[in-house]
Amino acid sequence: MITIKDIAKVAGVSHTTVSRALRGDPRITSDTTNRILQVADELGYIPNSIAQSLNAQRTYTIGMLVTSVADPVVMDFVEGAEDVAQAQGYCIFLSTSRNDPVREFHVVETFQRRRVDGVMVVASRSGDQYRLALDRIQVPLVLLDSEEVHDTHPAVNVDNVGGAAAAITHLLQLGHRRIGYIGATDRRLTNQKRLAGYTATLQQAGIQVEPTWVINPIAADDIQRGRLGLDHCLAAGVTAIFCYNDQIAISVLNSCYHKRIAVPQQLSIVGFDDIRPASYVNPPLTTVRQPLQQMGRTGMAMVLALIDKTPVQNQLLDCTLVVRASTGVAPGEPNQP
Amino acid sequence: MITIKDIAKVAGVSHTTVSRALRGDPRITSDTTNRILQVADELGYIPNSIAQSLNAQRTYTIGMLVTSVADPVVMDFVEGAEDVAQAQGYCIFLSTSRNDPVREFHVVETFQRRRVDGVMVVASRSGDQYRLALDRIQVPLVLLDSEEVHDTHPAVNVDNVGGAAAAITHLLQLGHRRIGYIGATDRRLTNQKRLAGYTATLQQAGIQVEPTWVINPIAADDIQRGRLGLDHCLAAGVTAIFCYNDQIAISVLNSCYHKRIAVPQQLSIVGFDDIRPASYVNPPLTTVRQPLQQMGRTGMAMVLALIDKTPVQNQLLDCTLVVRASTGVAPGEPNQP
DNA sequence: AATATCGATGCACACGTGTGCATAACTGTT
DNA sequence: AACAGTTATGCACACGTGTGCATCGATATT
Repeated sequence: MITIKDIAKVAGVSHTTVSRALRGDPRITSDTTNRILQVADELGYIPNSIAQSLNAQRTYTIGMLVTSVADPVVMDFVEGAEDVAQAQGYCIFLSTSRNDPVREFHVVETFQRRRVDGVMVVASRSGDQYRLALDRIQVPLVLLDSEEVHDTHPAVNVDNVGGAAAAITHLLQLGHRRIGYIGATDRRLTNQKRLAGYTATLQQAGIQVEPTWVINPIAADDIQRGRLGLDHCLAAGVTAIFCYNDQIAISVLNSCYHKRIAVPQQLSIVGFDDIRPASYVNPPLTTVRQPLQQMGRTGMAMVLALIDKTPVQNQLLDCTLVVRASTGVAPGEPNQP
Repeated sequence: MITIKDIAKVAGVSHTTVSRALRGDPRITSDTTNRILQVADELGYIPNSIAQSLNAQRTYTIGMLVTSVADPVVMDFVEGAEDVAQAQGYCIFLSTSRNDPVREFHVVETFQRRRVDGVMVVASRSGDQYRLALDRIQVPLVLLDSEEVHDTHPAVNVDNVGGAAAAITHLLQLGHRRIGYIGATDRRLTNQKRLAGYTATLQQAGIQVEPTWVINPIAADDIQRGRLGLDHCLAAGVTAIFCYNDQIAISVLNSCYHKRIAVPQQLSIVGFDDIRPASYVNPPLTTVRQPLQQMGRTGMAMVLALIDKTPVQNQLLDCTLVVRASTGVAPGEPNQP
């Protein structure tokens, strides 16, 4: 590997002069600078960022900790975040935790060793013991779509309560009065908020939520949750179901297909997230869209701002309801909502 | 930040001794070692990987260049690759190119500056001008699911010809004789291979492919390709369609829904990839499964092997046909295939 | 002509860690 | 007691880059 010392030797100057010439220091004659640039080019010089980092105490690197890349929500976060980072000359270390607290701890440790300039934690579901590790971190850290247990780090979240309210309002307008909710237990706080939006909106409309309408299935994955949840809701006699996320909603949709339940004629279904597949299942899913890439961009912008000592505020982004074909007027209602 | 010199000062030894103690050098008394370890712990010492990298001329970092993270195929590659890398103590730099040659060039340059130990290029569709940049790279580089223009780097690919053959064989067994192919122009070589498998298998069965059965729609995305392709194939009077990938197949599926074409009763559809949504569209898609995560793991294992000077061979992984509900007996055939 | 001024470049150190070789102290032998 | 042999530790340099300060030469000024 060519170093500035090699260039210096060839150009007959000191490595100091080479360093300055390469950075365009006006103290070096343009003659000398041009000669050095030419030599550098001929030798195929590639600056060593490692050495620069060591010297500058700055790596232009961001650590990004995700539970899994193979998650349609996470991948949009990453895409947005990487976009902003790359544009500002930063690289991102991507590491997965698979929801294993030990592994999360280990990744955070690695990020610190590698002296990242900042960290972004995505969709963490970890408990308190791990959060303590995050609190000790010595660089800017932003939480993205994570459970804010201690509220000790800047965070980007969506308005889960408002999103749920929009979904329920839509169903109410279609004439539904018995509406179910299928939750997920692995995202406790987020689940609570969406449930809260659901409950509050129904109560505002003068409808008392019956306990049987709500279920948080104990299951390994969203496919299971959808199946169990649908059975439960059907038994409770609802005409519409609001699901914690799109994966569950899609599972419900498929179960309906096999049970020969017509969607939306017999049952309306609403999801949350607006992941890509939501638009091409059959029927296309009505859902609450999170601005996923936008969240990634915002989160990364916050990290970069913090690195530059610019203060930031917690962000609560709005969701928008996307009406597709999985919702319709309630059975027995006049056709026009 | 605490350094080994700080520890040395507190423990009353030289930084050399601290360095050795931390690495468990037997030359240091266990008494001294223990004392140093304790001091390090009390001070909250975190080793500086940057300095270690500079000294050792090794970063334990892999650069991963992808077109986009928000691609269901790519994200599984990344997941598999990251898994292997993390287990071996490597971190990965993830960068996107968005199919922009300039950006790809820039990312490769950045990887070199940062002195990554190896590079993995995923699903590259770049032309020759960029490939030249790759050829100049000075570290191990493995191509994953990329077009092998020059065959100058080790590569991991799937048996596209065999996969296509499996799909067509399946359709032939179901009694189909007029089978269409909808291709994609943005992956020229891969497209050629799948088309070759399609053509060869039909010819082996004594069927001459009519030119109207095959179409490579000129379109911006796979949704468009599916729509255009379906119209073309219907006009050609086929009873089954083999699609370049699942995204196109799903688009075809949706178009069929809107055109009230019954799948698989009137038209059978086969995709390629087996991305996650393939299993929960309606009807679930028959497709050729690529071992995506496995490919990511294999590719990363190859990179790591090359770093350790272990020679590797190109890998051609097998696909498996996954029969779901989007394929059925050809119209007019007896029910039992 | 001596001095002040300015411009171009180099010396030496810093960043944090690892290592070959030297040094110091200590033990055992004759 | 002097020497060889062993053991524990430190010195000094390397990795590649950046920078404060010193130096050197040339030009301008009095």
